[in-house]
Amino acid sequence: MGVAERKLREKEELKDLILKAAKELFIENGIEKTSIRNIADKIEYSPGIIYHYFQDKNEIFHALHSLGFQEMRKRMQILSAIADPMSRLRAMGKIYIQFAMENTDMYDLMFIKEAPIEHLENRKTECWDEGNGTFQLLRMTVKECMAKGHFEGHSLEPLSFMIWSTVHGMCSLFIRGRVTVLEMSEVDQIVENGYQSFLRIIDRL
Amino acid sequence: MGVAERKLREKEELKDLILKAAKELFIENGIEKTSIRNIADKIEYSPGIIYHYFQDKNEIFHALHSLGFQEMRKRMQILSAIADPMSRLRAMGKIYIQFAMENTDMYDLMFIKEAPIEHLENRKTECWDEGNGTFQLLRMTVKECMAKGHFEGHSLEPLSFMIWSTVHGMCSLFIRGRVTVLEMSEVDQIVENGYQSFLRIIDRL
DNA sequence: AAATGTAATTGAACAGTGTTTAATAATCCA
DNA sequence: TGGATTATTAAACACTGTTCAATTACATTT
Repeated sequence: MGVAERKLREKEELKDLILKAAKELFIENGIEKTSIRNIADKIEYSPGIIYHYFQDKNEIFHALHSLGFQEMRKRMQILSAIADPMSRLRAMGKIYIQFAMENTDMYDLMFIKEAPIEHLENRKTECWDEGNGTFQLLRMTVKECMAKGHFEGHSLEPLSFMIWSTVHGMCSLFIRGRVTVLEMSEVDQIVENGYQSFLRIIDRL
Repeated sequence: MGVAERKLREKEELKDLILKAAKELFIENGIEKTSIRNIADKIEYSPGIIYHYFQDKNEIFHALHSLGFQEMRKRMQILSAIADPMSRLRAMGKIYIQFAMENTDMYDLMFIKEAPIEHLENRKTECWDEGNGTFQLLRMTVKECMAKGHFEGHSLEPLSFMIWSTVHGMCSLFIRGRVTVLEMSEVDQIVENGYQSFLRIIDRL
């Protein structure tokens, strides 16, 4: 029975090899400049082989975007050590922003690009698990804040969405080159400053 | 001398024709499915001709994105009738969101896609005038609010950026299909609800 | 060890993309 | 009408994602 197992393992190995090559090319050149032929060249296989391991290009980038969420979750783990929900909420935003600024292309793939979402839409049944998990973390934290008397008069779902939108908005405007309109010497700090402004508001609720 | 003028006018006419065709195809099929050959087919010219009127595809979509800002500015005009800056700020966000939801592809081009910004980057000198103009409107309104005693302890630039980010964040998460994580019956209303949550916060500052 | 069946892999093709360029057609001016 | 200028085209280039028949490699059975 060892043969079938080895075969399966080898198959997984090649799949990982494709993914690894794709990730390297993607991080270096972005999604648009990462072609199937590029990936095939890098692993020294013919382009056609990739379609025996992935349904299409979108599936590859969906897999890559999942790796991004894995990394983000890892960073979020230290949050469990913060007892006060308001402090935790603040730290969560900080980690989120830091991740986005340090991995702009990965963030792009996770929250802006259509590739990974298009893949989900084609494979009907399933939904955006990665996004769900991460948003659930935010939702629960906001819920705890509300339980402690914060955010009076607000509903959980719209408020959580709004908080997410604020940090995402800042990151995505930065990543997609829309922050040139701002009168700032250090454009790299605008997101940090914007977040400070946001915290000042949130804190008083 | 009328000849040169007519020539110039004819040249402008063909340029407009290209733009008009590009816009129709873009609105109908999105940017990815609008190819140079598509446009050429629609105006019944050869593909090559387009490069005598536009430097590249990005320039076409930059021109289109400018049309989008024209439309947005038009919608924003009624704001001058609102004397109270806080009311004006609220109305501005409403118009912004409404524009985004009614013209998702155009909004995408204006604030998310890289095409129009890439065109600016290639033509070094100039900057993002369209974005500048629109943001200036927000900045001035926020400034008036501050002059009336609102937003104490905040700086103009980061606060304005944060406000923009919040509405942009909601719109772009919606447009790029990331709002499936929300537990809502009517997903179309999530942006509206999120904005209400935002206003409730802003109002008390 | 040889033959067979199965799975992995390839290479070529298809239909499309943006872009450049040499050749052609149309137009204007003297 | 002839010559210069301009507008327009067709063809090519170097790509893209994707499919598929043919080939190679390999495990199992005879």
